[in-house]
Amino acid sequence: MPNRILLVEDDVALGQQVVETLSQAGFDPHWLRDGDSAREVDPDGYRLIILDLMLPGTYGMDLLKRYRLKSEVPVLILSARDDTSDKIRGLKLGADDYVTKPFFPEELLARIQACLRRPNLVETRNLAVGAIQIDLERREARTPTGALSLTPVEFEILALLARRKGAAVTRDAIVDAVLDPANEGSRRTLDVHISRLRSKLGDAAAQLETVWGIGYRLADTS
Amino acid sequence: MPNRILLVEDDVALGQQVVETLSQAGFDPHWLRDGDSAREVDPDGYRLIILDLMLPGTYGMDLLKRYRLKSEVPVLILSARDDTSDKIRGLKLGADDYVTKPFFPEELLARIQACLRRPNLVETRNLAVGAIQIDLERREARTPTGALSLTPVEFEILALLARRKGAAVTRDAIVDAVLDPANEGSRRTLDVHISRLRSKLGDAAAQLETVWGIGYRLADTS
DNA sequence: GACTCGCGTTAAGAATCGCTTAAGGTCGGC
DNA sequence: GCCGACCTTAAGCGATTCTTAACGCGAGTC
Repeated sequence: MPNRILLVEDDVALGQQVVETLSQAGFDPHWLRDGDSAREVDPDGYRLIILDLMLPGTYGMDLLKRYRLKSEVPVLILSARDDTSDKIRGLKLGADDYVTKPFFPEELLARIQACLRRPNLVETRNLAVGAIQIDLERREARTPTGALSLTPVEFEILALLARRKGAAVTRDAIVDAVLDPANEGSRRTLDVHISRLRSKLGDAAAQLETVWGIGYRLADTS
Repeated sequence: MPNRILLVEDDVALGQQVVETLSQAGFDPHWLRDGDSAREVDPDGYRLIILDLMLPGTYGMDLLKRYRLKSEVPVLILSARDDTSDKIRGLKLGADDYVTKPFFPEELLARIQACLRRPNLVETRNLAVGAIQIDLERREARTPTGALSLTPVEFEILALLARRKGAAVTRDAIVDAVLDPANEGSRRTLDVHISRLRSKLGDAAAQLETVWGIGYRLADTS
């Protein structure tokens, strides 16, 4: 759906206002009021995400980090006027722009347009790394041998590594993005998922390299 | 480590004011009034750099990029109040914070303290020193011969030396940065790591020079 | 030149890390 | 309530890496 925009905002008045602004401008806003439901969302389902950093708790930053690990969708953050430290952390975590509250609707729309004009928004639906192909929309991964029947977690891990093609991804980063971060206890679970993922990958398993002491990397050599 | 702070600011009145503020706070400010002299400076000689983006020409961004390539010293940028595009570009180029003009001295000091307290968040992705190339994202080091299979500690040592390309780095500094600081016992462990690193570097081992009585240096002879 | 001190190298043990397998445990569908 | 798919936990094992210790060399000092 081309013009879907996700809005994560707990303030009801502000949320309504933004939703209205977006609708009038021809967008299709989806409004979530709390961080928990926003957590479960697949960011790739939207063209842009508007995120209020001032959610209860540390949800804002957490969500931003999460979205960035999983996807390349542009994220625009809302923050209080004087909270520069949050702006900075936000931008460094990969937000594409920020708007300080309060703001005029026109300003928000202008920023949105600017974000959407960015060049690299093409084709995040499909990822190809070496002999591995991933269709995010169909949630399907393939090798030359055929389609793989992956579990949800396995698919997420593979997709995460594929998005960062060639980069070494920390075990912690994978755990944070894919598994339940609250479960601080055993990080050994990831081992098991990786192991099973490898066995399902067959010949392509060689691409899933271990970076000793760090994490894993999906090599781009076919 | 002394409290030297570099200030790059062409406005005389503002510069004087900042110098005074810094001095009173116990810092040792060095004030340069133009971009050309700031170009020649070794950023690693300072604990922090304050950079006015509004220098004549595009000097501001240029200097920022330059410093970032050479060093990891935190950079704090000064900018006009409403120039958000510059802020964003600056932050993405690796600045650690920004302060909008005009500002109160207390605000500047607070930001400085925050910068000094916070571990550096941004890193350049690639380092090249002579025949040695380091890809921090892939966590991989290469020589013309091919990729090196380094252990985590070896990689960290090499990356550390590469970031300070050409500079002699103290043994203590390396040990503190790379090895377990709690392990007060034997600093001889570093010898072993260096030794193995050299053997893995092959021909490029000549670049890893010993600075007798001090530490090591990664020479930039290419 | 003899001495001290810092450094290079090697080998072996200790510690850490990751892979695998097997056995619960949870959840939703039927 | 049962079954199956899936995630988690636990433990054993192998592999890799870090540290320690010992010996030898070379640089600086007297």
